[in-house]
Amino acid sequence: MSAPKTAITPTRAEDFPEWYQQVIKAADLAENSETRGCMVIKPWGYGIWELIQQQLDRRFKETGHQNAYFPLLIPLSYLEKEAEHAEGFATECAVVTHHRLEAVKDEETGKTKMIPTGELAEPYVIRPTSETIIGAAFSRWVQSYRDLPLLINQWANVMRWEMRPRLFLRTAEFLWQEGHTAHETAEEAIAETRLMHQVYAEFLRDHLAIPVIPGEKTENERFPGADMTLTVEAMVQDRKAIQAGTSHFLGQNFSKAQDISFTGRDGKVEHAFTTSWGVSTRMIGTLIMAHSDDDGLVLPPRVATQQVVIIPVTPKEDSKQAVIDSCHALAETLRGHRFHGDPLRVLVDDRDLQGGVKKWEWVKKGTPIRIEIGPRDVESRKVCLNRRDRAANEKAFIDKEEFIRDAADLLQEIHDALLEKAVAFRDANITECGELAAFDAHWAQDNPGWLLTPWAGTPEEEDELSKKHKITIRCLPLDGQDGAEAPCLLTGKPTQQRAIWGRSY
RNA sequence: CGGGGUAUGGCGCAGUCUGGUAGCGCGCUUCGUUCGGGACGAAGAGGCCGUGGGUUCGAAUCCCGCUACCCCGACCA
Repeated sequence: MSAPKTAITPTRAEDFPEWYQQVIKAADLAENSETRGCMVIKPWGYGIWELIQQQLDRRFKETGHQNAYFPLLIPLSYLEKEAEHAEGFATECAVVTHHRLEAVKDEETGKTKMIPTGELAEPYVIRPTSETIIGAAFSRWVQSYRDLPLLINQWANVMRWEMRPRLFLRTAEFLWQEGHTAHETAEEAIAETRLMHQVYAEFLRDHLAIPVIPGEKTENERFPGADMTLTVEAMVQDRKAIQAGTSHFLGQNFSKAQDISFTGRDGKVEHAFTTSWGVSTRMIGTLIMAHSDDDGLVLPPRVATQQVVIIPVTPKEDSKQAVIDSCHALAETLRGHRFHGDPLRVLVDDRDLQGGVKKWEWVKKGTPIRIEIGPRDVESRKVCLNRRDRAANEKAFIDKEEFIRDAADLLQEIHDALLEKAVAFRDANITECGELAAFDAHWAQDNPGWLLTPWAGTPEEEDELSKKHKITIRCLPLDGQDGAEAPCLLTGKPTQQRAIWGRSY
């Protein structure tokens, strides 16, 4: 049987959503579980999350935040405190109503059934987000302006009973981090909101090689209960948008609802200004769709569980051990080198499998660098180098010492190449548009890119356009809100404001 | 929550209309050949056919209930 032209079928061009699923399967990242809408994240996928966690967490600490942990279950009454917020999440809450099970034996079948008993006086909601329960803690912790700012982050799982789950992009349970902060003044809280927004944009660019458009959400698209929502919007290869991270300025909405108050410098009692910000395992879905190709996953080096995989080529029994020893020696040497402060992650795949099988497995798993070493290479002190950002059959024989010296630079080169490619793709697919006719026509295409338009419409007018074309304003990009006045796409009113429209996940 | 579909060895499916107690491909195990490479041959392991009930001498197959999952919409990180 001849091998298929591409490791993944269908290709991106043939059927993008199905390709996405197949990439996940081929790379062994995750699978659907028996539990509705929930996924099992397998080691190769969870490894990406662990690296994202480590690297983001470092940035959070550097910017003055501390980690803490709050309960999974939120008293129902907490969610009722902020009306807009409650309404926003009402339709997707899982509710815990009982606290014990009773074993009941069926006389006929002899089987034991577990019946929920012990109904709770007040049900709990499994957190869809933790503003309310963290706010309750903040109200106890904050007494004086001296207690501020309070800068807390939580790594946790949350649950939103989504109707249409998709691995990583939208699952009923997902992993994320949620930052929650309280400040003395609106200015400080807004500065915090902007700072974390920037941290996200930089993280996506410098760690995941994903360029984003930072911007603000319109009122329609804001987080329930927020005064301002900032977003980083990424474009993936079918030209859809993904909100890769958000940062919210909550004003005093939550502090008033939950009485997060303090005595100020002037002796007066005031309500704090709060923020919240988060990124989730959705970022892994974004990463997959941003970089992967028809041969499978392509991992940005900084979040690759293994950055270099060394495959011994052992055609002859008598030289086999020498080749394997040489591979392990190389791995050990490489581990002594660093990439962005961390030791290189190197694996020798000495499993007793055919070489071709191994090669394709690592291609599909997206390892940035594959090294093959055979008896001839051991003798000539060379290695066969394969880069995941290049064609699967493109190989280069280079001097081993040279490779050792340059390995970290090579990883950076791969990162830069991925980023550059993603930037070029994004820029080629954002079009400026000032004419309503052209705007309307644009969305009739397959996989339309984004449109950048002058915009001064009302929320209702925005809603109308959104529904008509199944699009949303992804953001009002931070860059370009102070440009020349131009007539609004819809109303013709002169405006400096620009909006980016697109289809989204 | 509305519309549709599916449930059979680890995975993907056939068999269901026309009842007779399971079959194919991939994967897995072993042996052999091959191999700077996603190869091939042979042998083998693995399923009371989602679940509860009914009809029948006999049910994966027919009837009724339940559950789960998938797809298409409306809702969303």
